[in-house]
Amino acid sequence: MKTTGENSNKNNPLTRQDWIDTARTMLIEEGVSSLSLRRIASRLGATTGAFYWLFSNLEDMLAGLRKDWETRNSAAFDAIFDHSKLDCYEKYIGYVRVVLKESGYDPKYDSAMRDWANSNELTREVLTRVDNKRISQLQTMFGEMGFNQRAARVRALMTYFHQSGYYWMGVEETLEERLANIPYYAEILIGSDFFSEDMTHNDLRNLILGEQAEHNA
Amino acid sequence: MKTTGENSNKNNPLTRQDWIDTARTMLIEEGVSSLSLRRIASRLGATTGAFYWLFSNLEDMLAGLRKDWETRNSAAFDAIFDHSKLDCYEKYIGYVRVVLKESGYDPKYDSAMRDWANSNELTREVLTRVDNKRISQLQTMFGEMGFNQRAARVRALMTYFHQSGYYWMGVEETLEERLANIPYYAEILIGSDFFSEDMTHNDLRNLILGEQAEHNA
DNA sequence: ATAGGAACATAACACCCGTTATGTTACGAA
DNA sequence: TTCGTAACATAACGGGTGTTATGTTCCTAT
Repeated sequence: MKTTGENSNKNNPLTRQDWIDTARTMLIEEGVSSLSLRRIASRLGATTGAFYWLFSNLEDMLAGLRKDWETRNSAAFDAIFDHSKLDCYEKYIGYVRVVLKESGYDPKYDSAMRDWANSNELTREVLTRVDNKRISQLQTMFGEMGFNQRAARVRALMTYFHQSGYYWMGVEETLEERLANIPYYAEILIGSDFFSEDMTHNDLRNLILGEQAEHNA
Repeated sequence: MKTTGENSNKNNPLTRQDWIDTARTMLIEEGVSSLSLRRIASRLGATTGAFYWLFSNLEDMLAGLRKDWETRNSAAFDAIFDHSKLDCYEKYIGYVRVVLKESGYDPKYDSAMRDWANSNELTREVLTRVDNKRISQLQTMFGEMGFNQRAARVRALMTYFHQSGYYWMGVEETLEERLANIPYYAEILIGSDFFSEDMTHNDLRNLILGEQAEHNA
């Protein structure tokens, strides 16, 4: 029997977050079936023995991964809807910006969690809670636009399901295609006069993708 | 060693469809992780040896299961969009009827396939083909309503993503709630004058859930 | 210098998986 | 009655899984 323990770096030992970060990367890149202890350890260059020094069991780490998603992939939406003084129309623009730019929000992380939720009850609970929160945020926004409660909820559901379904179904559209569709979505959800008719494609592009007013609250 | 072979019913032997039916039931009820040969055999009261008499391997049966879904869960939509002489507005009513009544169409079967597609490339191909077909059917319908191509496609995407997302997310709404929302969805997708304002809830209920005009073409 | 513990590595356990080799039954044909 | 074969059942193989018992190294405190 030849045991070495050669990877024991006493100066910077592995942390729980190291494992969670690796698990997140593998979940996003290779799907829920990659969430195996041996495979994560292999990618980290560690062993299962090292794992059980930091975690009581696999579920212990998976709970950390769920919490990582809940905070990490909600921050961009919370910044717009909860921690800003934007009016309802600025919120809508901000929402489109986050979804299209995918900055501070990883739709693939969302999709992977949805996949995972189908085979794990605890993940499903977290996902449902986050989904309901985001839908509520959108419903409040549409309410501030003047829609009654039922109309605002219907619009919030359509907006959220559409965004999620987009990635979840893997619709193949170019960024330009998606930009060109934006006024059509706005016409359906808000009204025909949200984007003025003489707005050029470049104006729209700057409004959504431009760097101005990243956080103007 | 005690071997019996007691379940060999010579008069009505197991068929490939028996296995596929059981696999479908388990996929819908227990998720994609239940698609294991031993577990399906156990539920069927058979053994893995019996399985390999009918199938060359597990993938052989899973291919049959994918085809089962593609035909079974598309029939209701095809009857409305491809094999009828309904006008575009009757098609919309028919679509809402199918989605709400869940007759001849099992949304849970859809959701299970979507789950499965995340871990199986062949399933993903079938799913993408069916999704694109259904979206195309809806886009044609909105086109017949007078919307231009881009507007029709955006409406088709929103309609389809919303329907799918509904079951996929497990939104909890009563049937009465969903009925009450119908005019609001129609207002968004078609126009404010689709359902007349003096239409009662019971009129709407009869229109969607009534037995008249199940196939009036 | 030495003891002790932190931070691992190694190997084995029991369990599940798809697949296959082989054994067994029951029925129809001769 | 015998025999062949359809229609299974049984058991084993190799590989993957989470978990654990045990071995090993290196740093720090005394």
